[in-house]
Order: sequence, then structure tokens, then C-alpha cells
Amino acid sequence: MLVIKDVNLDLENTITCGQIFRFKKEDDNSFTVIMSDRVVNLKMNNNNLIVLSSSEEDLEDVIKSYLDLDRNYDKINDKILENDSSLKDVIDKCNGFKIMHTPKLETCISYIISQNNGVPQIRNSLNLLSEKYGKRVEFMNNVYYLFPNINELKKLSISDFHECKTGFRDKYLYNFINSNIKLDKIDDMATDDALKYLMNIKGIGLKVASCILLFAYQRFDVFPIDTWVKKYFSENYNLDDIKKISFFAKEKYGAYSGLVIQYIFNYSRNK
DNA sequence: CGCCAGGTGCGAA
DNA sequence: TTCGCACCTGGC
Repeated sequence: MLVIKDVNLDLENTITCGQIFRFKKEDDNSFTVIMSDRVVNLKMNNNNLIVLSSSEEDLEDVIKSYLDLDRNYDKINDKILENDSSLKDVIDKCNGFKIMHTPKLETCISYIISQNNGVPQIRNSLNLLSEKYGKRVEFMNNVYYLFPNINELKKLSISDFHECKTGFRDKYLYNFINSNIKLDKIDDMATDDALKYLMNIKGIGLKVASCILLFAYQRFDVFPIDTWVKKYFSENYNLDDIKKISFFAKEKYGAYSGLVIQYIFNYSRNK
């Protein structure tokens, strides 16, 4: 067991707001999360984060990275408020919310599946893929399946993907896996270049590419604009299309527009 | 039944 | 360049 003391973390909001799909809320209000190489159980006790894990290897570093615990969000929030004080209520309600640092491959697959899809179905497809092609892990008297690695996924046909209830996205997944995209190369790219690089793949549009860059690459300067965010900007700023919202966000929030949009997404969904 | 879900690619103007 | 539309699927 690991205890990380004195963290400003809204565990529930961070886990459940749709950044990740493969988690379960337990009866004791803890969360079991399937990570790339292990299964963990996370629970807040006052300001302390209690971690149980199927693997102890580098556990503290792994958790701190995954939950982005070493970043100073208060400082960023102050900067955002300097530029737009009308977000005070939104930011207050998002105290302790983090942008998670999710695995590259799983994030790409998850968000390709997410297009024109509902959260329960996205989760179902990811679970089916993992159960069929991922590594089995036993943890706290339960069985879990890790998300499959690239070599396993390369063996799949389009209909294998289809059988995981991915619908018309089956061919997008197949093409993505069998393209020669280098996910590690994206680390060295400027955000705009990385967006273009990802959007070369059929099935990855602006929204999906932005989510991938925000969650898997910690690029806070992207704008994953979806229906919820669109609605908020339409109601509060009278901006009614993606281009106007992007321009506005870039001007106003600059390097942190991705975080602001997540705050708004989180806030709007919780209302 | 019809509609929708954290969109996208495609063909037509 | 922009616009409208079809799209797997399960839940309501």
C-alpha cells in the first residue's frame, strides 16, 4: 500500500468525467482503475491518496504521473482567471480536477471509438478488446484484463474489431493500427504539427486528435470542442461555431485553453 | 418505433 | 471552402 500525502485531488471528478473509460467505483467510494501495466485501487482519505496496486514497481512515480499530481494547478488557475474572471464559478467547482496522463495507444483507440458514440458503448468496446486480446491480471479477488499492446492489435482483422462492437469505426481502427504512425515521434512535435500528423489517419478528426494530445501528451494548448463545450460558449459568450470558439479560447486562455475547456466540459456535465 | 451519443469522411454546390 | 448527410449500435 502506498499513501501520497496532502494532495489537492478531486478523485471522483477526475476519474469519472470521461477522460478514461475503464474504471469502476467501489462500494467504499474508492475507484479501481485499469492502467496500462497494472490495476490500481485509489481512495481519498482527507487529503491523502491511498493506493493499492497489482504491481509495486515505481508505484509512486507511476501514480503521480498518471494523475498529474506534480503540476501546480493553483498557479495555472490564477492565470486563467486573470484573463477571464467570469470563469470563477467554473474553476471553483473544478478545484482538485486534473488532466490525467493516459497511455498513448489506448487513448488513440479510445477516442477513435468515441466518435458519434456513447460513453457506456465506448467502455464496452474497450473492455471487449481487452478481454479478448489483453493480459489477464488478478487483483483483490477479481479478474481484470489490461489493454492489449500494439503487437496483439496488429494481428486483428477489420471484422475482429467489428466483433468488439465498434460499428463503422472498425475500419478506422484497423487502418490506425496498421499505419506506420509513430506515437513516440509526437513527443517532439509542435502541437499544430502533431494535430496534422494524427489527422492523416482516417477516423481521426480535429476533436479526436485534440483529445489524444491533451490526455496522452499533456498538450494544454488544444481545444477538444464537443457538444457540451459548444453549448456553453453559445450560451455564455454567444459564439456558435468551432472556429470562433477556438479563436476565442486561443486569444483568451492561450497555453491553457485545453484545461479551460475540460473545466467547462466537467462543469457543464455536472450541472 | 425514432432519436441520440464527447464526430468524421464523403460528395455536392 | 463550406455544407449536409449517413453511419454501427444499444439505451431510452
